[in-house]
Amino acid sequence: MTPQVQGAFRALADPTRRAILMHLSHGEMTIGDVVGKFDITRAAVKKHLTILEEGALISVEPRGRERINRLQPSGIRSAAQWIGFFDQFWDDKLADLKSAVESER
Amino acid sequence: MTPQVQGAFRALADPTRRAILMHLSHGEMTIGDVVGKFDITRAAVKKHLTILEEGALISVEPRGRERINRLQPSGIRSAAQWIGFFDQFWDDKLADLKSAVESER
DNA sequence: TTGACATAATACCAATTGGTTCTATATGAG
DNA sequence: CTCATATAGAACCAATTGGTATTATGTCAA
Repeated sequence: MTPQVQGAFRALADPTRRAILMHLSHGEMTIGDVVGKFDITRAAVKKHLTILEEGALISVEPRGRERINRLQPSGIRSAAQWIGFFDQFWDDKLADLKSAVESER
Repeated sequence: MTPQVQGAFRALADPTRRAILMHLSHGEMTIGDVVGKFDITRAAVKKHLTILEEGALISVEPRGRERINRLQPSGIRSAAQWIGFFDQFWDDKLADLKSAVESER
């Protein structure tokens, strides 16, 4: 499970890859489609897509001579879950603070 | 705002830094304290803490000759917010699917 | 079958990264 | 004051990264 988290956070660290995810949220795209959105070469886009796939942030389905890239929940979910631990932490801290203030009155 | 997101995700991409955050969730620590938890040099730990600070994931307060490192909500919050966009996306997709199924009956 | 096109794979490059060691600087304790 | 200690900073190194250009490979269409 931890490698899943690592793959997801690694993929999310690059701004171009996060931008690709935003584009994919509007619908599936071929590599060519994605290339059209950025000012970098096909090869560079392909590398980003590979890293996104390794992080389970997207899934890829070859269709004829094209490759359909889509968002996939599991990668983002595992990152969200990791971060969720800290949400809980903040909530607890706030609760502690609240009860401390209240018991002080 | 976007630079905040970038700083946070950049910091979260490294497993050692994520582990430091977990340790800090149990309470504030000096650099020396953090060094004790890992098998790397003080200088390496210091670099990680600097990157965590740049990503607004921790705050640092010099106390005497020590440096107190604590978790800070804002960095994690901005990463959580970015990821939150996709949670909403999945929810929407599920809702679409649900209504599509229902209208088909 | 042949040509055009979408993707894959490789080699290469400069910059960044995670780590090290070594050298300051500043502060608390005797 | 002096010494030990906690942190800061710089120089350096190997590995990784984001990018390029170039060369295959596979598939659709005429």
